[in-house]
This record gives sequence, C-alpha cells and structure tokens, in this order.
Amino acid sequence: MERREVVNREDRADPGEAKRVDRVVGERRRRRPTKSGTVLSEDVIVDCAVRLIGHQGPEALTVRKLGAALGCDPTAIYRYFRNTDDLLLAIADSLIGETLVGYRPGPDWVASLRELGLRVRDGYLRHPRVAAIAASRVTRRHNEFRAVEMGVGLLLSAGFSPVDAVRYYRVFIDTVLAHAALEASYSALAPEVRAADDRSWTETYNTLPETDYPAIGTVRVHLAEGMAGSPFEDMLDLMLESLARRV
Amino acid sequence: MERREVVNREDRADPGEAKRVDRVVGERRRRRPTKSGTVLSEDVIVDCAVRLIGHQGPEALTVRKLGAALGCDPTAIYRYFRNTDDLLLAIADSLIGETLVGYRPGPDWVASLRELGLRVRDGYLRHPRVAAIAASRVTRRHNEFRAVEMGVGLLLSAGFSPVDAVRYYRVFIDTVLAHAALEASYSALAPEVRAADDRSWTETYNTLPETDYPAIGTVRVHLAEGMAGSPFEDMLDLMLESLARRV
DNA sequence: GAATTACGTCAATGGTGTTGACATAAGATG
DNA sequence: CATCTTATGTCAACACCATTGACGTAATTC
Repeated sequence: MERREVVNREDRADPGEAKRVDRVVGERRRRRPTKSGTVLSEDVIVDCAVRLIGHQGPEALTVRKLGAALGCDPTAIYRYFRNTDDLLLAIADSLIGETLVGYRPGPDWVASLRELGLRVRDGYLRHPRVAAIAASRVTRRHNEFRAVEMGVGLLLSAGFSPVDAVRYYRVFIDTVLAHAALEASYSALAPEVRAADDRSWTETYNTLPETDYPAIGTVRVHLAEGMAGSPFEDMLDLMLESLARRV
Repeated sequence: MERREVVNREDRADPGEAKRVDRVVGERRRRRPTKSGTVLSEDVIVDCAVRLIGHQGPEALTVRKLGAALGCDPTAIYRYFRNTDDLLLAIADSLIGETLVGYRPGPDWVASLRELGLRVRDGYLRHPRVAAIAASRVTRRHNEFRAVEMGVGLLLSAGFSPVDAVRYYRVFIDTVLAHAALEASYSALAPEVRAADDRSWTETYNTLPETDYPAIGTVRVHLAEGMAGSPFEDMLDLMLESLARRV
C-alpha cells in the first residue's frame, strides 16, 4: 500500500460547505488518543476503511462501523473528512496508487495496454463500492496523470499519430473504466441479490417459450455458462485486436 | 412508453421471503383508491418513479418520496413490489422497453447491432439517473428478453455458433451498457461540478512538466479536443470490426 | 503556568427500508 | 340483496444511516 499523497482537499467543488475540515493541510496535528487508545490520522482511517471493506464487504463502510473498527466515536471521522464522499475519494486515491505499484510498460504495446487494463480492473474489483463512485467522478490527480502518460506513450510508440493516440487512449481507458465500474457495481450488490441475478439465466431464461424466443431457445444450453463469467478479457482482446489493425 | 408486461414475480429467488406479494399474477386486482384518490398499479408506480428520478435525481427514489409523489402511504408500494430492488428492476425494464420502441433488426447484422447499441445508449442518456443504478442489473423481465432475443438472433444470423453467439452477445451488451452507464453518470453530475471538472482537467494537464510527462507533452494540443466528445461510436466500431472478422 | 484550540465524545435530528397489525372496501358467492 | 373473504391502503414502530452542534479536555504554544 502506497502512502497516500496529501493534496489540498480544498480545491474540490463546493468550498463553501467546508465547515469542519478547514485547516491548512500539512500542518502538524494534535494527536489526542481516543478512548480506546488508538491515535487517529487520515492515513489510519483510510487504511482501516480499506481493510474493513476487504474483510466485511462494501456495505460495511459506514461511519458507525468504521468508528467501531477504529475504536473511536463515529463522528471523530468528521474531524478528518468533510463527509463520507470525501472519505471515499481519499480511499479511491489510495486505490489508484495501489493499482499502479510495480507497473512498468514494456516494449510490446499491446501486451502493456492489456496489463494496464487488467490492473485497473483488478483494483476496482478489489474495492467495488469505491469504484462505483470513483469511475463516474473525474479524479484528475497525480496517479491518473501517470496512467495517461503511460497509455498515450504506448500508443505513440505503437506508431499512432498524436491525434489518434489521444483518441484511442480515450476509447481504451473509458472502455476499461466503464467495464470495471460495471463489474464493480455488480459485485457490490448484496450477495442474495447477485445470486438471484445469476440464477435468472438458468431459471427464468430457460422457461421462455421457444416459439416467442427462437434465438434464446437455440442457445439455451449455453446461456448460463456464457453469462456467468466476466466478458472483460474478451472485450479487451477485441478492442486491442482492432487497434493493432488500425495502427 | 410501452405497457409493461406482467410476468410472474414468484419465480424469482428466495421464494421464502415472499410474504406480501404472493398472489397469482394476472388475476384481476382490486383497485382500491388511495386517500388522495389515485388508483395504484405497477405501471403507475413505475412511471411515477421514472418521472421522479428524472426530475429530482436518483437519490429521490425512496419509498417515502415515491409515496408522496403517488399520493399514497409509502408502504402501499410494498403491495406491488417486494422491496426497492424489485422496483428498481421494473424501472430498468421499462427503460429498456422505451429504447426498443420501433426497433427492427435488419439483414445487415453489423448495422443492426450498431443501431441497437446506439439506441440503448440514447435511452440511457435520456434517463441518466435511472441508468446509473440499473445498468448492471439483470431485470428478468419482458423487455430484456426481447433485447436478448434480438441480439443473440443477430449474432446467430451472422454465422456464429450458439456458444459464440452467447459469448459475444455478452461482450457486446456489457460494453454498450457499461459505456452508456458511464456517460450517463457523468451527465447526471451537477452542471457546475461537471464544468469545474472539465476546466480543472485542461488546466492541470497544461501545467504538467514536459520532462516528467513527455507523451502528454507530445499530444498536448490534441488533448482537450480528443477528450471532449464521446468515445462511444469509436468503441462500437472497434468492437464490431473485430466481431466481423471473427465470424 | 496560562492560554488556545484541536479533536474526541455525546446527544439529537431527520433521513432511510422494512414489517406487523389493523381497518375497510372490492369482488365473489348465495 | 346480504354475507363473506381478502386485497390492499394506512398507521405505528424498529433499526439503521449520515450529519451537526455543544461541550469538555488534553495537547500544543507562548
């Protein structure tokens, strides 16, 4: 886990709503131990939240449960983060950093883009609830710059013109992010809801009358299996295949 | 808006939890007017919910607010939908139905899939806030059946084997839905937030030091324009191009 | 050692989904 | 028309949620 970079939280939208967390960031803080003895900080809270999500599932991320996990009053969190959304963005920031740790683009641009896509997706799936929010949001932070630099650089090295490199990087990254967010929001569903969705392919779709749905009838035996896994890698390969042919 | 077909709600998961909605569907229902005089039905509730979300945003979709909008007690909704998730699926399916109105697949399977993709995306963009919550779900309802039937049928007609038809339909529809949901959630952001995001984006990228980000420096003049529009059609064409080559 | 104030705690507010009990009108049956 | 059944609208209540304002105290500063 990378140490989360301290960026000004003030430059985000709605500066007017900053009531509690208004201090100049980077100042030394008073470290007053909580009742149970732990000492809070932004990093401690973010790390604990990530662990909480990983251990108990995304729905466990509530201020109450996080407070309990930290051994402090739930509202103490509001001394460090404006609201839960602010906390989620901080978690997302740490997640992006985690995703890119150890990644180095290689000489094979197709393979490198493929790995970049898979890494982003894995990171998102590891923290689905964060992903669901972060994907629609534009973070525009340091780690995203790194990703853009790597992706555009790979496409340039492949021989694409600057215009096309930008254009296809956009297609690439949006498709990866969109799929990752979709999978993440699916895996963020309550387990019984997800199970019901899965079962529907074998149950509901198997009972559809063949006269009304001939195509579904034809592929019936393959439906459950075909709809079960993730189409991510297939999608990635389809896209990269077309890209390689267009260079 | 199409009339939503009434399918058995009982064949869904967890039959044990079906405490309230257990009647045999299709029977004539007693239409007892509410206090305010309106007569409830599944369609009335769904339509009202769609309007509510479109007008007040996705967070307005609560049983209490929906009850207020309908002019009935909030808990009356539970006579028609098992829980809010059940209601959400009905809303999603009504959205699918709206996007399919007037659509007929033609002999050219690539062009037909292309139009199907564009239609789904347009429908989602028309109701971005519904899209954001519904994209990852399997609705298990009539309009979704129709969409699956058409998509799989097109791929079969293209010459794909049943196994591949299912597999590539999944890739196709997930990619379309994922992109549509991403665009939808972006366009669902508050205008000032979106504008601020865009502005900060071009500004930040323009100030990045070229020594640290050489690729970004190379494509700098094309960045704003390349990142401005939607990559949806590019993505669609890339995907269909690869599909056509694999048949 | 006094002053300041960051921050942990507590109490409270108003929101959420959901359930069980109850009343009553709609439709069925005679 | 009268009676019965029951679908369904209403109400009260529960347990959870995020968030805020007041308050005391300990950590830092001077």
